Amino acid sequence: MAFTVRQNEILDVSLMIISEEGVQNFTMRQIAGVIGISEPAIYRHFPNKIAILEALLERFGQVHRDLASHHLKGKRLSEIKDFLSAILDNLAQHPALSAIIFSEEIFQNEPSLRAKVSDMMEKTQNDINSQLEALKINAFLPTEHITWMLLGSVRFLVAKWRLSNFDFDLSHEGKSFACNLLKIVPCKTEEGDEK
Amino acid sequence: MAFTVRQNEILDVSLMIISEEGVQNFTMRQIAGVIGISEPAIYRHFPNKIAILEALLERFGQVHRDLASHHLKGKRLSEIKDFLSAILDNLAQHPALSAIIFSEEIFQNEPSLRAKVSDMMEKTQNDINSQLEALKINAFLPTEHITWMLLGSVRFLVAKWRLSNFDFDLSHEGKSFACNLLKIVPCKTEEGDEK
Amino acid sequence: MAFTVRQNEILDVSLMIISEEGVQNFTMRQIAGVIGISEPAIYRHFPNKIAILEALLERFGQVHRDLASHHLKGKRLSEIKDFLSAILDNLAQHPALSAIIFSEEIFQNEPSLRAKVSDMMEKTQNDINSQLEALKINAFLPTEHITWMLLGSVRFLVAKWRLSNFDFDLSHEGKSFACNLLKIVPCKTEEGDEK
Amino acid sequence: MAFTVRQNEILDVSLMIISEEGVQNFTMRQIAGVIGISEPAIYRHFPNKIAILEALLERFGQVHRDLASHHLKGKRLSEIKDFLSAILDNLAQHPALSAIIFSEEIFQNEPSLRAKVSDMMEKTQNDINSQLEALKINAFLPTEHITWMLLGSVRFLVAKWRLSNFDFDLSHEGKSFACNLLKIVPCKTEEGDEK
DNA sequence: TATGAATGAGAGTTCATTCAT
DNA sequence: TATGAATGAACTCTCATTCAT
Repeated sequence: MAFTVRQNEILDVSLMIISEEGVQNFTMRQIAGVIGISEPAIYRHFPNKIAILEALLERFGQVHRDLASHHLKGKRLSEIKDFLSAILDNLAQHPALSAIIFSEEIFQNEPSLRAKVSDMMEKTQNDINSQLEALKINAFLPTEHITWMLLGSVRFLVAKWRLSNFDFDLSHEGKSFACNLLKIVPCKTEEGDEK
Repeated sequence: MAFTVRQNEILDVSLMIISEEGVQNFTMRQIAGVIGISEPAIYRHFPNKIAILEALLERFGQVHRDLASHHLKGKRLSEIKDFLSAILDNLAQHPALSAIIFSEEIFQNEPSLRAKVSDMMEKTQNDINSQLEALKINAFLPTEHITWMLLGSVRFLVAKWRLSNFDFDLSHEGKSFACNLLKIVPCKTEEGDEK
Repeated sequence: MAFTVRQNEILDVSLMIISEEGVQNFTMRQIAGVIGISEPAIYRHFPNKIAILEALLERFGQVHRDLASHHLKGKRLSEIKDFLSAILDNLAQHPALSAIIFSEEIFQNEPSLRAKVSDMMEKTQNDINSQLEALKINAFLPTEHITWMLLGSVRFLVAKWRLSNFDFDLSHEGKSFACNLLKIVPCKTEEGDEK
Repeated sequence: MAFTVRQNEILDVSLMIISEEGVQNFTMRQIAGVIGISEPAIYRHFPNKIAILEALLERFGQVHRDLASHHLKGKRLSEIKDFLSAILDNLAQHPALSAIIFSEEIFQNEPSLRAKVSDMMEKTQNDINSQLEALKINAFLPTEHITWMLLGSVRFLVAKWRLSNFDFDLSHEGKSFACNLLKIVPCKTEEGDEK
């Protein structure tokens, strides 16, 4: 939970490697080389390679949970927009993190990682879903469909950003996109939202 | 373009392996083992491993192109719904294919593959975008945002399906989802669509 | 002994490959590729790879024998000079052959090839040695030493030529070199030579 | 430059293998087998196979440079004889080294190795050439021709020795040969030499 | 005479991990 | 806390050769 300085260093470097070279090139040798220690030294800080990935997901999940609890108060539709914008802001500041947001596919084959990833994804869906339910805005389609639409859209934007080698302003583009997405969310009544 | 029987067999097996064990475990040894030939035998049919992945993308891209040209005639909004449904139907029938739809991230580090994947993604976006433009439906947000929303949503559904071990009916769920998505697409006038 | 058209074609191509890419890259695949036939087809003309190399040495040895019997009549010292010049002329016209002149080292580990190579080398030495003996010119050093000096010098020149990527005129340079070499051959009396 | 104990062990074994089995059979497996370690272990000491060959040439080149600087003082013709004798003595004591002296041909296709070999060869030629020039002995033929003759002769003797399976006394035979070679070097005046 | 398909053996190399120090 | 040395397993890929057609 609380990582040591060296552990955080290892996690940072790992993230960078995954982001820049892909999971396929994320090796103990790479980590050791970038940090400037020997490979066995890493095993003093993490029991094995999977533990590093787990910790990476753990740390990333914490950020997500913090953003959710900070933005989603359940009072306004616009809070979702702010939440999504905040997520994109965070990614824009730490592009390496965007390698993780697609971790479902990447880590799919390691059961322990897969569980962690599933939990994170579920959690975020539930957060947004609850907010939408609380606002009673789902007029003629299941609330979940709106949630999927919102999260899927954001993820798609991030995917495009990565494929483009981060060459557009994710934060700016994301804000406009999130805003427009929320506009097309069908509302029974908008009394919950700012008018 | 036109693959031999053995080539198609190799591609099918490759797809299955990637789908079930992930790209990380997609090895020549696996392919050979499943087919029941020796590893070197594979090299009679494909010059190397990357060529297999390229062929896989090629074959997948062809299906996508066919679906697009079959459904997107540019006359109705509902054609997009049918196109998305068709894509999901196809995936439901060949679950292994869903491993490929996320290949942007997976193959990101092999330049030749990356290019192929980018092209495919771009192509699909353009197809949908053109259709939307033709229908002049973008009222108060860029057409692209709608395109991203549609594709992102569908991809998200597929991601969920994969994470759930394919344990819901993607075809059925997808039809309902696509239908609802199209309903919230903001239209200036709907004369182009069925009334 | 008498090679078919296809066999000679295979030998020519083999020589070219060895010369241009080295023995390490001299493979059945290469031969087949250059000629434009399949690999198994080669086995219709030679029982195996070593047989090709043996034939190569055989063909090369024949040329040497012919040059020797044509030039070395045993009457004059200058005949040796002409013989050496002729060898270098032949190499200058068929640079690929120069890959073979060093075959002692290259083929050393295949006993059957090694024997063939030893024989060839011995034969040439004997030819020159006999000629020198016949002329009774070895004043104060063993005739063999002169022979070694002559052959070693010529081989060294060829080695230099190969290392320089054939960028000097071996024929011209060789003639001058051979001429100078013969001048320093110590002669008791020179009555056997042109005066 | 300064090799570890293990590195030197690997180099010694490599030399032995090349000498006994030829470069074609010089494999990582062979090295590992002879030393009694695993193949991957070798990679802790050399980054790859080529690096081993480079180190081999490096070590060999150093010996040559040392011999040259020790013997060639530029004062006497006999110093060249002593230099050549010393080279042959060294080879006689380490027969495996003789595999390297012909490496021009063997390593010709690996550019980095080829460069190293060319340099070595050039260096030795220059050393002898300078010495000859200093002694002003080239009466009626280019100094280079004498140099080529000397080096070519020595190389030829070594080649013969190898082909004969080292079954004559290279050191003894070489001394006599070198002595005779120097005798036939044409001198304008011999004041520079021992009288 | 030629080929397509296949293979056993083996190449160089990388990986996560262990262990004595 | 760190390292140097090592390893078993696995990787992609190449080789000469065989065999049914």
